[in-house]
Amino acid sequence: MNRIAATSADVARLAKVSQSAVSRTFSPTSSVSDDMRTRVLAAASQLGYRPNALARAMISGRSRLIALLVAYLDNHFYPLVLEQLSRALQARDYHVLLFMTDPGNQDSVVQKMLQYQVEGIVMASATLSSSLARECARTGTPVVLFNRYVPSLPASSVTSDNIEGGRQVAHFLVAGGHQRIAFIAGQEDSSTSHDREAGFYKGLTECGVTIFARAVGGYRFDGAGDAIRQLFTDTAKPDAIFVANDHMAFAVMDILRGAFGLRIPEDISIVGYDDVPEASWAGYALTTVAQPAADMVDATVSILLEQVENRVVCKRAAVLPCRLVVRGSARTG
Amino acid sequence: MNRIAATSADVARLAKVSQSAVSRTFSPTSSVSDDMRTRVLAAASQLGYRPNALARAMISGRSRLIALLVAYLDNHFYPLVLEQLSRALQARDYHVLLFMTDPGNQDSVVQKMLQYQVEGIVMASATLSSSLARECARTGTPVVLFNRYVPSLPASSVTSDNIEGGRQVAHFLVAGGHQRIAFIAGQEDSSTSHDREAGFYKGLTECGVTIFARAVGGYRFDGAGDAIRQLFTDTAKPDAIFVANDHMAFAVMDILRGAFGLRIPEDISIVGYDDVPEASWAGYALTTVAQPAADMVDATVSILLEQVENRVVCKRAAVLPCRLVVRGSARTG
DNA sequence: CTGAAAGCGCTTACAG
DNA sequence: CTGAAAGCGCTTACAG
Repeated sequence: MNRIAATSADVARLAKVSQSAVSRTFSPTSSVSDDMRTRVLAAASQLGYRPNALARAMISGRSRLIALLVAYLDNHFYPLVLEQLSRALQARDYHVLLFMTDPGNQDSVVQKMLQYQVEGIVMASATLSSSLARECARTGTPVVLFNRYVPSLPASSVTSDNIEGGRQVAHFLVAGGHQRIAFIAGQEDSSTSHDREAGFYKGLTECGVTIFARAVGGYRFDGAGDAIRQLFTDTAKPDAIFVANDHMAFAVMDILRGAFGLRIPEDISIVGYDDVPEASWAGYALTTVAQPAADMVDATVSILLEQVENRVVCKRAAVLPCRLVVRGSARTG
Repeated sequence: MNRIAATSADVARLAKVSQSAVSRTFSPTSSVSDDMRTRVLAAASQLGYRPNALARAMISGRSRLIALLVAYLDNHFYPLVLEQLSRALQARDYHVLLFMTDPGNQDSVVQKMLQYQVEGIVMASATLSSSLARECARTGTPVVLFNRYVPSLPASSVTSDNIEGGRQVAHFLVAGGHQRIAFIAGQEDSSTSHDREAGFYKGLTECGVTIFARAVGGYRFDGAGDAIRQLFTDTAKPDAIFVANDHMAFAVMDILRGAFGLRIPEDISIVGYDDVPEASWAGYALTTVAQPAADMVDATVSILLEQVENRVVCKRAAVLPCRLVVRGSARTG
């Protein structure tokens, strides 16, 4: 057994054919005679030959690499999306180059992606600067923002209908007889939090109700704790809270029950957004707006690969319907 | 703005230097004069030049790509590991090629990795066949098994001390006055489940106690449900259960409280393994054995990169200490 | 169908 | 320090 990998030239030598013939045998778009194919395959398997994907990428200009940029994985919505996205891409013979980002190193990370000649970029919980977006556009690399959008940027996006989702929560809470309805926002600069809030207010207005209080949790566990404490310093307390995502809602429920000794939903109702697996756990039974993760993944893959394969980058936006899932964390009337 | 990326030859032409000089300017190991560097950098930035990592990998034989193979991401231990591992690798200028695997497609996935010339492989929740292990050894690609090991295979491994962890749970449960102690296993063919169980029995034996019952949950949520129902068909019920990981323990707690109307820990004690973030949620307050995830990631990175960088593959095994975290899901006496 | 040859964008001895 | 040249392992016109 030789330690060094066999090349197409090695196979050609053994099979007594040209190197081109070996290459053609392993290329779906080229054709070779049966006799040739048989000899090449025999030699290849004898040597344990495996085409070098990097060389193939160099010469063909197609790396079949897709970059996936993620900022954090502690919100369980993202690991699931990551898994589904990876599987979908793999199924189409693309491969995922994974990058974790911090607010600070976004630029260098995108440079790295581009150095590796990725054919497309999916950004999940990260933000895209306008200079980076322009850089990607310049190199003809399509990018799709997953679960967020930025109107001013040349990047496609896939989201659920956050405005409608927020609106439904408002109607649901008002129908449940709540009087003092509060909102805990996610990251103020994210379109998801913004849209959920806007839709929520819209729904409230439709019902002739005004928001009772508002705080910011930044989509973080700790931030949600701060937000809830802030909401409870006043003498008048909310009797319902719409929390901008499930991840924060769990923290809110723990604090409400623990530190404040409140019962959910008897004393206060909680509604989240996302419908991550934990939302259905008995300890939480969170009423929440379900994002259609699988459909969002499908849309992401098709928008991205359509542009990759036709070599045209254009801006597309998919907005998928969401659905209120009623469990036990909010009173229904 | 040209759509096509600039090459080192383009930069050389503009800067009126040789292509070699451009290459040297972007190579940390080569040296160029200050004057040269200045001119090259000016031309490069003017053209938006970015070295092609694929070409660099081809010629240097170093892709700086590490493959990460994962089977599932719904056990929250893995997303966190994935995040930390990616960050650690990125910090050392390596990049992660992510592969999701099914029990069935393991072989083709490893072939893909090798085609992309990865310099090392980390397998997280996946199993390694002996033929694949041999294939990797043959190509000189180091592989480290994360959170599992296979004695017969030429692959390094990083685990926590599962035997000692299981042993501590036994002593803890016996000290808590439990009489009928059961165990719910994970995947029967995994070393982690096997070791946790072996250590558990060892500890029980040290206390002069024998196991009361045993069932298999396969590390899956549904499997845990089946296991718990199986454990409760007999008239004699367990008063304590050691569940092979937290992920299953949550399902067990939900069913015990919901379907069986039991109080935890008053009626029955539950202990898990991993200490994922949800274990500390108030709704569960799971007593569990904490795996040192950060240390395991560090060990994985150093074992892997040492072999990558010295181009010698050898089998190493790191076993890191674990620690029982006592919360509220088990009686203490 | 087949082979010889060019070329993808780099790094790295080899001379100067 | 610098440049000309070879070469990494492939794909793909171009002739036959």
